[in-house]
Amino acid sequence: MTDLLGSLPAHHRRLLRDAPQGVELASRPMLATLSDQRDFPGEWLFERKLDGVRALAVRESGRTVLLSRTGNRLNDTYPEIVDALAAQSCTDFTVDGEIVAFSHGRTDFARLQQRMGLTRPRDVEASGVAVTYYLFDLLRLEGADTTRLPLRARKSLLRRALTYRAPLRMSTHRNEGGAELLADACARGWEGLIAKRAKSLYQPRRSTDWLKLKCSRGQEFVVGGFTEPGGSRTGFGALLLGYYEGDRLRYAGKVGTGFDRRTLLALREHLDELRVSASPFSDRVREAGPRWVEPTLVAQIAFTEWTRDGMLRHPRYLGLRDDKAARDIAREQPTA
DNA sequence: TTCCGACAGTGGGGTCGCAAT
DNA sequence: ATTGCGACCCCACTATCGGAA
Repeated sequence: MTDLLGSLPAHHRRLLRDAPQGVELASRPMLATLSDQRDFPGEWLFERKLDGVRALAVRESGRTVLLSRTGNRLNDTYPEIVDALAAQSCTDFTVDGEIVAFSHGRTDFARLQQRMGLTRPRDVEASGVAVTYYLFDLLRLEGADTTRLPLRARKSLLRRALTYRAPLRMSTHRNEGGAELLADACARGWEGLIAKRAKSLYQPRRSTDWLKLKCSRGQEFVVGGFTEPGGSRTGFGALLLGYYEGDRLRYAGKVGTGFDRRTLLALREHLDELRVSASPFSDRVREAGPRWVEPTLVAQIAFTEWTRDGMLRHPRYLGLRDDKAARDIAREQPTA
């Protein structure tokens, strides 16, 4: 086998350290920071943001372990990925990537979820959900800790260290494009992009060297109720949201984040003035102890997508709008 | 001094597995 | 058969604190 580390230029070889034994090195993956930045001075790489499950894979001393973001062992859930890594001619590495499921050519988190909790071989097989492990980083190779190498050097080693055949793929990237790439990604219906500083080191924590650029959707919703706060929370727990479909107020889920303490208290006062006894929604709202209000408030909500059941995924509150009549709030169709 | 990163806490949708109804 | 709950995944956001800059 070719000596990949030996092929490194001297100034990169000096950055290598002996890797510790065991999986300690892989205890935590590097995480990206959500950002609105659209201008990228200096050297950046842009990768597709994949909507799946983060996983680190460690192969050493004849064993291969697949680990979730929180350190849970995923070997029994994705055995074909473990097998593919265990069959590589390179026998000593730690890699980072994302496990995804496709449907109709797009990554589909809901589909992956049908397999996520399964650990019994017959259940895994019966699920019929095929997965792909997209690799995008290298933490360790042939006994050396590679995390201090710049990103481009790590990616270069990663490409040459493994053979990429289903279910393994190497995540591709572009070297420039920034805002235009993001616009293109959103037009394709992707979740967004990850921008990475080309010379950054691998740090096992959330870092601004990796930026999460999201294709966010948003629209106004009618507030039809709320839930009581729990724990140390003040004001209320979440707002119950809806939109009009003809004369019916359809339920679209709850939003419980995006408020500071002052907003929670002020909104609660407002909501109490609008209290009514019956639900304004035409759908059944499965919610313990819901409070109903006259559906007149309109809130601006950002979210990532509609779920199969017509609920908002990853909703967050942006503010109230008084320039729109509640009765005019309908579900906006995504523009193709 | 200000700023940044880490942590805890609150909230969301969804899936699975299991226990209670 | 249905329901509720916790454990996981994905996540956004606020508040706080201690150390770095």
